[in-house]
Amino acid sequence: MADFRLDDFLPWQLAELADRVSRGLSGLYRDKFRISVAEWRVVAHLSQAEKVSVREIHARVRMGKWQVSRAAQRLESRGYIRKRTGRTDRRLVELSLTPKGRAMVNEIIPLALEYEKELLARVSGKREAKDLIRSLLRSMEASN
Amino acid sequence: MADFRLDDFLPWQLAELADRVSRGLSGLYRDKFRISVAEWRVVAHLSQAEKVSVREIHARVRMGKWQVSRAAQRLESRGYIRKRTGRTDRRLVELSLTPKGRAMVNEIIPLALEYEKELLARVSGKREAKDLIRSLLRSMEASN
DNA sequence: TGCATATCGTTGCAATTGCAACGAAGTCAA
DNA sequence: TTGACTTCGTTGCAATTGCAACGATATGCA
Repeated sequence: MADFRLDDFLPWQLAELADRVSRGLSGLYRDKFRISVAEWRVVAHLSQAEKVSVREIHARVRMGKWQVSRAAQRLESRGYIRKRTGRTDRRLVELSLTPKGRAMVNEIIPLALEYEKELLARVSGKREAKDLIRSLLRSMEASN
Repeated sequence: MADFRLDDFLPWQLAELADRVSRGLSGLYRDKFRISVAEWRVVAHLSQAEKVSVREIHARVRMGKWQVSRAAQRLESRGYIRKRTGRTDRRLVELSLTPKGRAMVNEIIPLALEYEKELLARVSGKREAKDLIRSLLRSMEASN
């Protein structure tokens, strides 16, 4: 009995690690741009494609629809993104970066990539590390 | 520009993985015992030692003091733990499992260990996996 | 065409969370 | 012993979050 150490338990370690990494990363853009993690994820995803619907971000980034919606509201009010009703399907809301938003993303992304690089530099076998995480993540896909 | 895929970005992958693992794990005890993740962490830590103060859990498990405090309240009201004022230092609150709480922990822990085992079975190199996570976690310790 | 059903995004509301402030208790030095 | 300072745990309150329901739009079948 009681041969259980929480701090040696993988689920706890993962939660703790993810939390610290997330906080560390958000420190890179929080002060300067005053955006939250949810907002960062939205603009980061927007950097990949021109026009993206709320629905697509919800599906891809696994954020709640309402979370995307509210993040988009704040981002629009700050002038980082633009919201427009879809042309073919008028239920959709197309999100796209404004020049200001594009500038912000272009500033944050190098910092984010550098952060990831430093993170991986702390462990031996960087490629194995990313592969491992990806592998674990994939194996959890079913449990949606 | 825009050569950035959020779903290939390690911090996001970690956050996503941790979230899924946490949800999967909590499914093991949520329905049966109606306890939250925070409450599970408290009783799990209590399983290691007889009497533990709120302060110690706060420091070890990295939960906010108030979070521990509220979790302890709920756990006590359900009869899983007992709260008593410290003898030498009367500011401290000593938490300890009741027999009912002990029984619950003894039921959950094997399930939790099995869950961890299945998780690791999904990747090659189980030991390397745990070592990698631990290594990353340790390297983040400074950024408290 | 018309009606039932599904989907998209938003919002109201309740539950949860985090912070800061608080009272209680302890420590230390004058 | 007293008084300033620290630490512990709790709580009030505001911000955030998640869910469910909603209006608007689209789709599919009779």
